[in-house]
Amino acid sequence: MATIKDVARKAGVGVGTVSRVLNGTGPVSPETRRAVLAAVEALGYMPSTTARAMVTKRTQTVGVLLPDIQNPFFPMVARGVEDACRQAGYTVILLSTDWDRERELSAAALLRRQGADGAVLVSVGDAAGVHAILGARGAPVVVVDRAAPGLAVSQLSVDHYRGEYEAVRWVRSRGHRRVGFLAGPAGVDSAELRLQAFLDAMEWDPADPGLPVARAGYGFEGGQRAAAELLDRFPDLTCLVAANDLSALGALSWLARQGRRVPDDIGVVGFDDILLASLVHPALTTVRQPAYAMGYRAAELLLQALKDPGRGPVQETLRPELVIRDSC
Amino acid sequence: MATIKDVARKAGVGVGTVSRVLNGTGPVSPETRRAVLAAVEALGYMPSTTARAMVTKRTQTVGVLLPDIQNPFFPMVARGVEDACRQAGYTVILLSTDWDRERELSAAALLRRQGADGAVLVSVGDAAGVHAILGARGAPVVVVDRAAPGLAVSQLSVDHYRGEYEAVRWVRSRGHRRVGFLAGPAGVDSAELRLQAFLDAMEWDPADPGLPVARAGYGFEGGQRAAAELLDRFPDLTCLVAANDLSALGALSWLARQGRRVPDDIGVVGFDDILLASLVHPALTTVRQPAYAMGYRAAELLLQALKDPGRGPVQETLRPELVIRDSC
DNA sequence: ATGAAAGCGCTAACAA
DNA sequence: TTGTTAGCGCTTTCAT
Repeated sequence: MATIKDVARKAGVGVGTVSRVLNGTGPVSPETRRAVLAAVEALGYMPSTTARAMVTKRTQTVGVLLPDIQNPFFPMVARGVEDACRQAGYTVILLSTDWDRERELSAAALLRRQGADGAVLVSVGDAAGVHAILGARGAPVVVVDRAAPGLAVSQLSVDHYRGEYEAVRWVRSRGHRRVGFLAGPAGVDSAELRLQAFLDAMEWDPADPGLPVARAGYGFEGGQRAAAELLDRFPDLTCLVAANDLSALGALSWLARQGRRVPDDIGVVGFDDILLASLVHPALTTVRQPAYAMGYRAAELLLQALKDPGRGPVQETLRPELVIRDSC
Repeated sequence: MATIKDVARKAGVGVGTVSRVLNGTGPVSPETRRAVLAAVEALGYMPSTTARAMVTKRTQTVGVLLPDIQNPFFPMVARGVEDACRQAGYTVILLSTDWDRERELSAAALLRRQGADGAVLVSVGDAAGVHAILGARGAPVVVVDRAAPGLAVSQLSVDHYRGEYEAVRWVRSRGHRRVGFLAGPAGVDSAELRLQAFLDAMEWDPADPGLPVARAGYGFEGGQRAAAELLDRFPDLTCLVAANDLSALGALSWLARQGRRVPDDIGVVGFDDILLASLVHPALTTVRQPAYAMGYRAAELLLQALKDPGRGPVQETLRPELVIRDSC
C-alpha cells in the first residue's frame, strides 16, 4: 500500500503539499497539483482513513442501532440513513440489537470503541444509556421512531398515538364494536403508545381485566399466535387491530388458514405500511410511517449536529397517514 | 477521553506496561496489573481502536456486501456473519449493493479505504473486481451463495443447480407437465443455475422461444408481475416454479387475488426457505438454503484466513434440501 | 507556495 | 519485570 510519503517522493514535493492538494486545504500551484495527482494515480494511492482519523478525531462513520433486521420496516429506515450518509462521505455501521437492552448497550459501547462520530438509534428501551455511552465521546445521537422524553438528543418520530387513535376511530366508524388488539413488545415506546391509543379510542378502561388484548410483539409468528389466542378467548371479534404490519400479516395468515374471510368475516388493520402490506391479499389497511424518509431525515439531523455541535437537539414529529386498503 | 498515557500516569507505570496488561502480551506482576486495572476503571479508559489499527495494520472490522437488504434471506446471512464476527471481536460493516455492479465495486472501495480486514460477499456479478480491490490491501474475501469460478477466494454455497433440479423433478413426479418458471435476475450466478436446472429437469431446449419462463428478478413485485405475464401467455400452466421465495410469495399473492386456489388449481414452488415461506398460507413448498448457517460459516472461513493467511482458499458446497409443504 | 516537523494514541522492540 | 522510545500515516502549524 502506497503512503502519502511515496506520493510525495514520486511527485518531488513534501507530504504537506500532498495533503493540501488532496484535501483542498491551503494554496497549491497548478503544476504542483498536477504532479501530485499524477503520482497519486500512478501509485493507486488511497489515503488511510485510520491515520486521518488519528489526527482529526473523526472517523467519518456513524452507527445505526436497530431492534430487528428481520422486520422490513427497519432495513428501510437503515437504507434512508445509509443513503444520506454515503452522500456526505460517511460510512454506516449497522448493528442489530435483537430487542435486547443489554445488546443495545453493548452495541453502543462497540460504536464508541470504533470511534463512531454519531449514531441513529431506534431504541428498544435504553436510549438514555446509549446517549450516556456515546455522549462521553461527544458523539451525538438521534433517536428515531421513538420518543426519548427528557433526553437531550434530537428526536424524530411519527405520532404513534395519533396514528393508532385515528385508525381505531375509523375502524369504529365502520361499525366494529368488538375489536381485538395485538400489542407490540412491552416497554417499547411505540408499542405502548399504540396500545394506549387503541384503548382510548375504544373508550375502554385499561384496568379492565377482560380486555381483548394479546401480546404479539411486532413479529409475524407473534401475530399468528396472538390472533389464535384472541379469537379463542373472544370468538365474536369482528376486527383485529395489530400494533404493526408484520404481526398483522401473521394474523392474516392465521385467519386464512382457519378459513376465515378477510374482511368479510373479520377485519385486520396494521401499522407501518411496509412494502408487503400493499402486496398481500387482501391488501392491508394500515397506518403509514415513512420509514425511508425517516431514516434519511434522521441522518440529516445527525450530520447537522456533527457539522455544528453548538445547536441544541431538535425534535420533529411526523403525522402518520391512514392507508385504507382491503383488509378492513 | 482518557488515553493510555493518563492511565500510565495514574497507575504510576509506563505506557508499555499498560499496553501489556490490556493485551496480555508480555509478563506483568500481579500488583502492577491490579494498579493498572484500577486506573483503567477509575478513568473509564477505552483504548482507541483507531490508534491500535494504526500500528497493527488491523482494524478488526470485516465488511458484508449484500445485494438487497429488503429480501429476508440476506439479513439472515448477515446475522450469521455478525454473530460469528462479534464473538471473535470483529465489527461488521454492512453494505447493500442494490443488485448493482457499480455499487458493489464502490462498496468494496469503501471497505478498502476503511481498512476492512476482509469481506464476506454475496456478489451481484463482479466478485473478481471486488477481490481485486480488497486483495490489493491483502484483505481476504469469501464469496457466499454463489460460485466464483477461477477466483482464488474461499467460496461457500449450496448447490443451486441440484436443489432446483430435484425440486422440479419432484414437481414432475406429482404429475405436472405444464410448468412455468419465474426466473431470477439475469447474470446472477444462482439465478442462472436454477434456470438451467429447471430447463434440464423439464428436458426442454433452452433455445426454444416458446418456453414458459419470465423474469421475476428475486423480488416480491417481480413475482407478481411474472406470474401474471406467464399465466396470460400460458393459461394452462398447472405449476409455477419461482427462482426464490420472495418472488414465489409474490406469485402466491397474485394468484390469491385472481381467486386461483393453490395448490388445487395451480402449484407454487419457491427457493430459499425464508421464514415467511413456512408461515404464509398455503405454506410454501421450497428448497431450503441455511442462510444463517451459511453466513456464520462464511465468517468462520474469513476469520480463519485472517488468522493464518498461508492456507489457500477453500470451497464448500452445501446440499440444499427440498421442503415439501402445502403449495405444491 | 511549499517543506520540515510535531504529534494524534497506540504497540513492539529494546534497554535496563 | 518494567520504562523508554521509535514509528504507524496522516494533518497542521510554523518557517521559509
